[in-house]
Amino acid sequence: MNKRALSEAADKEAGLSGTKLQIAEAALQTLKTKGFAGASARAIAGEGSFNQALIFYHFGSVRNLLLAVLDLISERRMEEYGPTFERARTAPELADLARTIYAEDLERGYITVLGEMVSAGVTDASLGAEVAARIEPWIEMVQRKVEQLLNGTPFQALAAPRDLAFGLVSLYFGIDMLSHLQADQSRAQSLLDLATRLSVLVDAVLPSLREEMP
Amino acid sequence: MNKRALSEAADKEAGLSGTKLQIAEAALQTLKTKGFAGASARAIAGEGSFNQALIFYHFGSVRNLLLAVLDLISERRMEEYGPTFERARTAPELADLARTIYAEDLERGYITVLGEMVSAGVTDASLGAEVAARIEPWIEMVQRKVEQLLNGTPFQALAAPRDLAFGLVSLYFGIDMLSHLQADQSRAQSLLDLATRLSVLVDAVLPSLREEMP
DNA sequence: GTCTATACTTGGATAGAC
DNA sequence: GTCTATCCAAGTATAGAC
Repeated sequence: MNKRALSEAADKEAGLSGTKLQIAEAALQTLKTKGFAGASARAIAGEGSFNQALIFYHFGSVRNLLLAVLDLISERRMEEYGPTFERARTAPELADLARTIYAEDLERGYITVLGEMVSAGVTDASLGAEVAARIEPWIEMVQRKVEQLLNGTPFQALAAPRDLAFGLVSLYFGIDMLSHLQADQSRAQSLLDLATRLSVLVDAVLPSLREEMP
Repeated sequence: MNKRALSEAADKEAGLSGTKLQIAEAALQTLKTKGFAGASARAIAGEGSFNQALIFYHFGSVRNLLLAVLDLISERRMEEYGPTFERARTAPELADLARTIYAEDLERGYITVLGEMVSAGVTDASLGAEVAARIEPWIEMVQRKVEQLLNGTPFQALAAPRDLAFGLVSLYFGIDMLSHLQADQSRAQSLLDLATRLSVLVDAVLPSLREEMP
């Protein structure tokens, strides 16, 4: 493998490289600053200073491009958060991680884009299914962690991990959405603080519950 | 007051009557069946079999009309759920009520419309503020109930009622949104079942916690 | 692969007759 | 207040030159 091939491989994200990646980055940026409603082919092309027609040449449609952006940030998030998440074992660690993830999502605009695409999926049914499929891996990831955490506790019988995971992801998007609407991030921060306090409680209680089991 | 005036008063909802109400109903229906993205002036006029121009004569813009619809269902929900909600005193009563409300919201399409408008508010910043203002009363209503419920328990110090209320409403919308995306209501039902089971637990624990307080 | 030019569509909104 | 006709803007998408 020569030098060029190496650098190309390094640049590949979600199967995108070169112009396609450049277009996707411009779309991501537009989604961040102008929202889904403002992410037209013209706006995206303006943002990236390339020709509008390129979008259709490379992605077929604006819709496909925006879904590709969703794949792109999904991959980036999975790479960045996945390993740490899998490693976390206690409730306080997870609460802490939630705070980090929320902060990074916010800073990089990932959460904006995720929220925009999920919202757009609600208002447009045909998009909805595509977006849902891309959210699914995240629910499953949370589910695995919930299973691990509740394993051997009485909560195992009380709540199906899949339901809890769905609820937690729903909560994440719900908070993002309402914070976004009210243009106020302070409420989300308060809730993350609350999660930290609760996680300490959970951490103190869970082990004793595990011991009580046969 | 004559008979006509009485019937007019009875028909007034959110300040709408006659043609305006008719237009709003058509808009509501369109929002339910075609989503926000499909709720164009032409689509709404087609749904209600009236002239497109009437929308602009009576509401000034499609946007205003859709916000009027949000006011309309907000008022209807407040009338239908408000009294029962205010009366509820225990966690199981509230869990039960949540189930009823979710089911009714679903059946009447209120939840669809709410979700559509909130989602639209996310993708369109200028709409967002208006939608946020219309969600606010619901958060406050939940907040008052949370205050009442936690009054005299150690949780009072742990979590601000306002935060909890914001979290609960976020959860409601988040669940609605993801259920909507996946076109699967079963997960929402499971979570309502879980809420019922948890409420029994809370109900058993809260009184003893209250007694422990000085 | 990229650019220019343009066809086509949809939707918001208004003017003016009735 | 309601209808017809129409304007205008914005957006998707394509054809064809380079």
